[in-house]
Amino acid sequence: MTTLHISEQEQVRRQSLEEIRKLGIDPYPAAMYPVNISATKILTDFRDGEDNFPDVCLAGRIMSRRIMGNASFAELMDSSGRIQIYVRRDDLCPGEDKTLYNTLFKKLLDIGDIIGIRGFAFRTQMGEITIHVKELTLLSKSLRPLPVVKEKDGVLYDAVTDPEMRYRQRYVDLIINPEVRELFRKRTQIMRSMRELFDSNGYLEVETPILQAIPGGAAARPFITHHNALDIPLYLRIADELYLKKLIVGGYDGVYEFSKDFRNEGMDRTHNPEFTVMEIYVAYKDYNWMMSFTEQILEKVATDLHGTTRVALGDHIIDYKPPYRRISMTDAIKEYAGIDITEMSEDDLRKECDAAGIGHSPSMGKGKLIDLIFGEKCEHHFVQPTFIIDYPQETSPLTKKHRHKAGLTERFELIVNGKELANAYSELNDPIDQLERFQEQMRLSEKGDDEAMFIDMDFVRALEYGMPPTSGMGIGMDRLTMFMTNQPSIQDVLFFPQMRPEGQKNT
RNA sequence: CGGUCUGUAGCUCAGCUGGUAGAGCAGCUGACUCUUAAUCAGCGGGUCCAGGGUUCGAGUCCCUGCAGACCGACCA
Repeated sequence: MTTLHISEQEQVRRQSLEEIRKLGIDPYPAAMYPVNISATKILTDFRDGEDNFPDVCLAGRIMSRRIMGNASFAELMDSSGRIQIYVRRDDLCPGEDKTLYNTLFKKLLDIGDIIGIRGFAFRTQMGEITIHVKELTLLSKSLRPLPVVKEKDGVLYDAVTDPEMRYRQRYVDLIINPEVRELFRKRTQIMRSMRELFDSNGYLEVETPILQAIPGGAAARPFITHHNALDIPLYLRIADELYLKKLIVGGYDGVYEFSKDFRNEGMDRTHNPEFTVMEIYVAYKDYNWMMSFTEQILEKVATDLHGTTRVALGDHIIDYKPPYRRISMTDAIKEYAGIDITEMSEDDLRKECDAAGIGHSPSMGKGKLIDLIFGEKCEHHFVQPTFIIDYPQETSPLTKKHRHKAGLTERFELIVNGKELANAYSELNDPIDQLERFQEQMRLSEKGDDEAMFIDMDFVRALEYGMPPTSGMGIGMDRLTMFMTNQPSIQDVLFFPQMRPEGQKNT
């Protein structure tokens, strides 16, 4: 027997497949099927007492069957939703030969099969809008049993909630959990809203290299790969920033990119090794303008998605209606950590960290220590959208020095629900200053900071030709999607989150 | 990396202080031409995650491993 890898139910389906072929029916026909309407369209537009939808043709997956002898009900699910169908033997098979109903429909079809139907809409005695089937076509035979989720009065029975199954076999998750399909529509809608805004401002959507010889633009550990023909190591990008600014040098007023970035670091509820970022750079602007623009983006995204700026997130309602609070990092630390860092030396900051029980290492400079205190003591207090502005120079090597405040840079991060959502600056465009900042990063690297930035001499060369004053901003799209759709983990907003490879168990 | 929990039929889950497995759904056979968690009668289905150990005997106890979830650490 072939029971080794194939369950009883799978064997039955394979037998059915053969019998379908013996009946002269192709279980995987090539011809297109002339669908002319969706399930949801019928359900919303059906009017009682009118002869509407007298001839509809739709296709989808059989999700349940209720066979009663010579007439049956089933549920058909297309991409829009589910609709009940009514299959009566003598209507499906008007002649003597009842094979199509008795054998094909009742015996050889299963939950999960994809069929096409032609018929008319009516309302049953129980009050449900239903398609009375006159013609039925098998479009694709399913060989694996689908988890059957039942529902009554809004209560789900046997719902599949096992995250491993849902992430590894996302296709099954999408089939049986319609809200998951809806969630990913929202993800796409969020990106569409942003594109609309950027395009209406005349900014250009561009693509820049994923394989980079120097992984620049951020502080992170990269993935490394190798190019055979060139025989050189290449890195998967950790950010788009330097390439996009080179395009501003090239003369575009505004460029943006939705990009996959890759960081070879930990994985958890909020981090996936590959993730999506939107970065935008606009010439002749500064970070003050970018704050207003960021407000505009989020207001539009929330409104397009929910019809309001108020969005539920966990126990909170986040209101994306501008303006958002703006507070300097120094003031934030003063207010929430009770520490005045303005006159402090590196040693003073270390003592404050010790006093507050914050772990730190000798390789950390002043800026990193300040960042640490903020992250530990302040960040989580900012639930409603808040701009934290004016970061230490040391941790912002691509940012213009603050026009008034010594030692600080014109940078902001947008904090929502205690987490960073966006990061932006007035871009450093002084090539000599930029080179010095890169060299400072080198010194940090030698001190043991393994995520200090590499020097990108081509970027310095580009700046030497002259880059207009520019402001740039990046938004973590996965995190934004989590915030806008009230999802607690990044795996839920990625179709295929990174998982450990499966063993040999399921093939 | 550390702590807690989990892994049993296609799916959701029971299985007590050790005695070689059970329910619902799904499947199969039959009945039923407006059902809707359809119903009724009957039937089959298991590498109890893997490997080792204790024991006369392990789904159950012990060890190791694998996979997952949650919490922490690290990490933006």
